[in-house]
Amino acid sequence: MRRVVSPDETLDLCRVLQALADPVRLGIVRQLARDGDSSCGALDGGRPKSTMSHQFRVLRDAGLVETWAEGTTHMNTLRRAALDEAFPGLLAAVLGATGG
Amino acid sequence: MRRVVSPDETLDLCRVLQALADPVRLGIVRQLARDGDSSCGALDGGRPKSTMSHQFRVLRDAGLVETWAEGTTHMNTLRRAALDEAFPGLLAAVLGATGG
DNA sequence: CGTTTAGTTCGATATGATTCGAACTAGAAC
DNA sequence: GTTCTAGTTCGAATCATATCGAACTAAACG
Repeated sequence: MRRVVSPDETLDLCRVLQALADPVRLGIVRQLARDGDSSCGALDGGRPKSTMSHQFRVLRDAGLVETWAEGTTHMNTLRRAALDEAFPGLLAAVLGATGG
Repeated sequence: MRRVVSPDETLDLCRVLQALADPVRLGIVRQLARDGDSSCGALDGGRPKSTMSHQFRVLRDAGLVETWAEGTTHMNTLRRAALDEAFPGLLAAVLGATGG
C-alpha cells in the first residue's frame, strides 16, 4: 500500500482543467468514477504502456488521481474528497456531462 | 449588433475544458461573469492585440463566448445559458473556485 | 537466481499551442 | 477622402504536449 507518487497537495484549477481536457484522461477519470479503483492496465484501452504512464502522470501531477503499488500492479483512485473541497461541483459537472 | 463569429453550436466538453485551462482565458471568463459584457480592449490586461484576438477566438470556437461588433468595438458575452444546458454546474464550479 | 508481470523512465518525433510584430479591414469622425 | 480606433489575419518563433519503442525497475513466482 505504499504511495508511489504523492500528488501535489495544492490543487490548481488550470492544471486540473488541463488534465481533464483530454479524451483519454477524461475517460480514465470517468471509468474510475464509475467502476471504482482500478489498475493502470485495466484502464489502458489497448494503448501502449508508455503512453498510459504519461497520462497517469499528468493526472497525478494535477492531483486528480492517486496511485499506489499493490504487488506488481499499480492501483489508481479518484481524489474525490480533495477535488470536491477545492472545487465544489466541478467533478460532478464533468462526470454528469453525457458527451466526451 | 451583427454577430461576428458564430460559435459552434455543439459544445464539446474537452474543448470547453481546454479553453478554460488557461489563466488568461479563465480570467476573461471570470471578468465577463462578474462585470457583464465587455469589449475586447477592456479585457486585454495590456497584452498585445494579436495575442488577445487569438484567445478570444479560442473562447469563441469552444462556444464559451459570443462576440459582436458595436461600432468599432467588439463586445463579448458569456454564453451562460448554452453552457448551463450542455454541462450543468460546470460554469458555476469554475466561477466559484477562488484560486486561479 | 531466472522469469514473468506491471509500470516507469528515457529519447525521439510529431503535433499543437502561445506569443508577438506587421500588415490588413471596417466603422466613426472629421 | 483622410485619419483614428478596434480587432482581425498572417507568418514565424518558441514552447508545450502526445505518442511510441526500447531499456529499465520492482515485486512475485517458480
